[in-house]
Amino acid sequence: MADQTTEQITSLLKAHGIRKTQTRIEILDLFMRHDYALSGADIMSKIVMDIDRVTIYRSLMLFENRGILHKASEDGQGAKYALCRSSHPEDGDQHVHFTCIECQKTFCLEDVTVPKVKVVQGFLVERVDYTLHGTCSQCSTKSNLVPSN
Amino acid sequence: MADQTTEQITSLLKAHGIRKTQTRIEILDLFMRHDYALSGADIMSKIVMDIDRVTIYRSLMLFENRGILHKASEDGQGAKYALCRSSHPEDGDQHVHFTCIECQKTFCLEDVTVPKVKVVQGFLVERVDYTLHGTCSQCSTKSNLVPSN
DNA sequence: CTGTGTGCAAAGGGTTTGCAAGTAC
DNA sequence: GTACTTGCAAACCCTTTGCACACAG
Repeated sequence: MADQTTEQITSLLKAHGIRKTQTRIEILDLFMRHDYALSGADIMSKIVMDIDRVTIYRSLMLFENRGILHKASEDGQGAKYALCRSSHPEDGDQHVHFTCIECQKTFCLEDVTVPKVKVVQGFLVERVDYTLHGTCSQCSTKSNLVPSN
Repeated sequence: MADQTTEQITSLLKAHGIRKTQTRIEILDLFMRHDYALSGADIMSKIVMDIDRVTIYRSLMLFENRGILHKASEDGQGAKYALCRSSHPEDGDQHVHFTCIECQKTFCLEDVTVPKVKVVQGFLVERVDYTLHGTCSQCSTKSNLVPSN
């Protein structure tokens, strides 16, 4: 990976008070090189370095707790995480997610803010999940060109 | 259970072209007697009759496919289902869900319609999930009375 | 050196599959 | 009678825990 990326990750870890290890650098590098959310299984299959499953899950948990990653989706096949890119982490990355029913990828729609609903009497809202399900731009283009696909 | 309920379930099954069995009646009865979503595990623990886990999961899948139930939440602890009460089932029960972070129950806010967001260029939306996380009215009341709880 | 991080083995929880026996209609 | 249902055993997947060894700061 580019030296610049390594430096970026290094400062990211330092900023969040996390020790720098090769494992963590590799995992974060993977997230920076993808524009969609990754699950533990995704990381295992994509990562070059040989990292134990358990270590991956522990890293994901750590990154989530420290605000480096957030859960982008949590369907039956497992949780998928994405980088927190928001400049307002205290908002809890309240953007909309999109999960493609074809390629199964989940994307963060950073520019689309979750619309609020009127709070129900007596219910205290702390967090909102808004996920769109449909066909992503890449898959919808493909299916236009190849109808049988 | 009340005869009236049994009749109601019987016609529900018939309307959806599903064979009437004691198992299915018991499961649907359970859903009708609860105002929050139930998981496979919830059903196993609440049901009186001795039903195999596998049968429960198969029933849930069947009911979902036929539009009698819908997935109300799908966190790491498993999928929770709720009755489709919408008079417009073709809308896919596009109401907001609320999951309590204290009692873990998920409620369907039938009256709260999911607000739309502007569709992203090239992305085709088929379905929307909107889930609020917070404290339900019952739990928020309790914690007011018993601070240490 | 000391607190963390990692790998390995194992366990845990939810869900699905295959197959043979039982049942609704 | 025939197609659909159910139970049982087993398998799958994702995730977590316990523990001993290795390593960052």
